[in-house]
Amino acid sequence: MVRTRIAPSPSGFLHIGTAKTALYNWLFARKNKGTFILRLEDTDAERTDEQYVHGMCEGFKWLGIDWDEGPPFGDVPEKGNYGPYRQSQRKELYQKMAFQLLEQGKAYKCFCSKESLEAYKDDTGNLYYPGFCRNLTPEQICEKGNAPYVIRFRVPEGETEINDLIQGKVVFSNNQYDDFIILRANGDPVFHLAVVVDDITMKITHVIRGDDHLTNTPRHIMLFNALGAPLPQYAHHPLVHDEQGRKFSKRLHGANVLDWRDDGYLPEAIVNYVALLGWTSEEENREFFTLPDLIEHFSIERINKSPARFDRRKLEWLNGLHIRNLPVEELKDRLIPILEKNGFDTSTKSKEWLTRLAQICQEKLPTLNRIVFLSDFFFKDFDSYEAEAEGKLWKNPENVILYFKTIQNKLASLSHWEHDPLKQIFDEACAELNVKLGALINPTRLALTGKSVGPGFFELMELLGKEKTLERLSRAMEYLHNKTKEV
RNA sequence: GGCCCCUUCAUCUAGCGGUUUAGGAUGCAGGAUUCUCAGUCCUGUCACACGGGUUCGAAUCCCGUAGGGGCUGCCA
Repeated sequence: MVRTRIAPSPSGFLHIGTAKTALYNWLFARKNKGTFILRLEDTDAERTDEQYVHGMCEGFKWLGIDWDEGPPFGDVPEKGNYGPYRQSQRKELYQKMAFQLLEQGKAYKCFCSKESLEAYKDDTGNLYYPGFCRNLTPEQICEKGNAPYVIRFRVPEGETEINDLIQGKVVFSNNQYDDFIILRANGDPVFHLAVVVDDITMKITHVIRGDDHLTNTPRHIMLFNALGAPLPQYAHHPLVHDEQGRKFSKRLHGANVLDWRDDGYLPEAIVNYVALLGWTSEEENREFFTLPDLIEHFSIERINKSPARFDRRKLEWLNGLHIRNLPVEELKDRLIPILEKNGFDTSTKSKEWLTRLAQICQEKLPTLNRIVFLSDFFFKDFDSYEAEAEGKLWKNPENVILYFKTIQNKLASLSHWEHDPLKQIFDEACAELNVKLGALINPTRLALTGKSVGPGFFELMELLGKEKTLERLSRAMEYLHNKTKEV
C-alpha cells in the first residue's frame, strides 16, 4: 500500500515548488490507489502562522489536490488514523524517540551553549561541532545537574547510501556530518528527527521531495537505522527555478500559487505546466494533460534530474489551451466572478447572454482576466476611442460618417437582431458604398467598442443589442462631426 | 571552501552506443484563413558546454575543465 505525504511548514503561502512536490506525491498516490497525507511541519513555533495555514489550504484546494489524511486545515476537519498531523502536537512522541536513542547510546546529551560553540568555525566560516560532549562519562553528566542540554545524534562511522528513484545511487561519507541536534534545549524536536519519526509512525512508503533535501537524506537514513525502522523509497526531484535560472524566490510574483489564480490562470493549466517541469509522459510529444490524464500517465521513472526554469509564455499558451478545452457553460461560470470583481454587473444579463459572451471570447482568451479587456464595452460606456485606431480607421471623417449613416438606416429597420441578418446588412452596405467588408467593419468596431480589436464583429453586435448599437453609432457620428469642424 | 546534483535549440524537453541530415513544444519570423485580435493550419529559425579518452562507431559510457544549482542552523 503506497502512502505518500506533503509536509509543508506553514511559514508562508503555498509556494509553486511546494505545489510541484505535492502534485507529484498526490499523483503517485492516486496512480497507485494509495494514500496521500498532509502533515504540517510546524515545529518552529516562531515561524508558524495560522494565516498561512489557511492560505495553503486554499492553494491546495484550488489546484484540486486533496488529501486522505491530514490535520484540520482551513474548513476541512482532521482525517486519518495516524494523527495528529501537526508536528506541534506530537512533541511527546519525538521526545520519547529521542530519549530512546539516548538510552541506547545512539544519541547523547550536549551541554554546550549555542554561544560557546560560536567560536568553532571551519576555514570558511561555517560552524561545526567539535564533539565536546560526545564522550562524557556518567559522572561528568551527573555533575552538570540541571544544566540545559540538547540531544545530539551520534553519527556513526562509515558511509550512507541513498538509492533514489530519481537520482539513482548516491553515496555520502558520514564524516561530513556533525553530530547533529535532534532535540532542542526547549524540548522541541529538530526537523530531521520529526520527519523521520513521522514518516515511520505514519508508515510513509515513498518520500518524494525536492532535491534540496538530498544532502539531508543521509541524516534521515541514519535515524531510520538507529530507530530500527525500514527505509521508505526516496525520490528527489529537481527544483523549480525562476526565469533567470535561480531559486524561485518567495518574493517573486508567481511564487505564490494563488498569484496565478489572481492573474486569470486556470488551476488545470498550472498543474499541467508544473507537472511538465521535469517530467514527460511516455507518450511522446504530448503536453496537454488534465488532472485525470496526469494520474493515468504519471510515473516517477520519467522525472528527470535537471532543474527547470519557469517560462510564463509557455504557461500562458497552456492556459489558453485549457481555456479552450472548457465547456462554454463552465467557462462562463469562471468568467463571472472576474467580471464582477472588475465592477461589471452581470446580474443584468441573462444566463444565455453570458454563455454566449463566453463562447465568442473563448478562443481569444490567453487568461481569464483578458475577458475584462474583451468585454468591458458591453457593460459600460467608454469615454474615449483608442487613439491609434482612430488615426488609422477614422482618418476620413466625412467618409466614415457616410458609412455610419448608411449602416444605421439599415439597422434601424432590422427586426431580427441576429448574426446572419446583421451580416447581410453589412454586405448590402458594402455593395452600395462600393467598399470591402473590412473597410466598413473596422471603423464601426471602433465606434461600438472604442477599440480596434475584440470579439467577432457580428457576434459582438448581436450581444450589444440594437439600442446600444444605434446609440453608439450616433455618438460616434457626433464625435466625428465635431472633429471635422475643429480642423 | 567541503560534499552532492545538474549541463541537448532563447525556454521546457525527447534521446538511455549504430534506427539521428539530433525529434517535439513554447517563443520568434513568414505564409494561409480573413471583419480586427486571437485561434487554427503550414513553412522557417535555433542546440548535443569544452577538452581528453573507451569503441569499428558516442548527444548517449569514463575522466578532467568550465558553468549552474543545492546542502553545509537549537529553519524546514
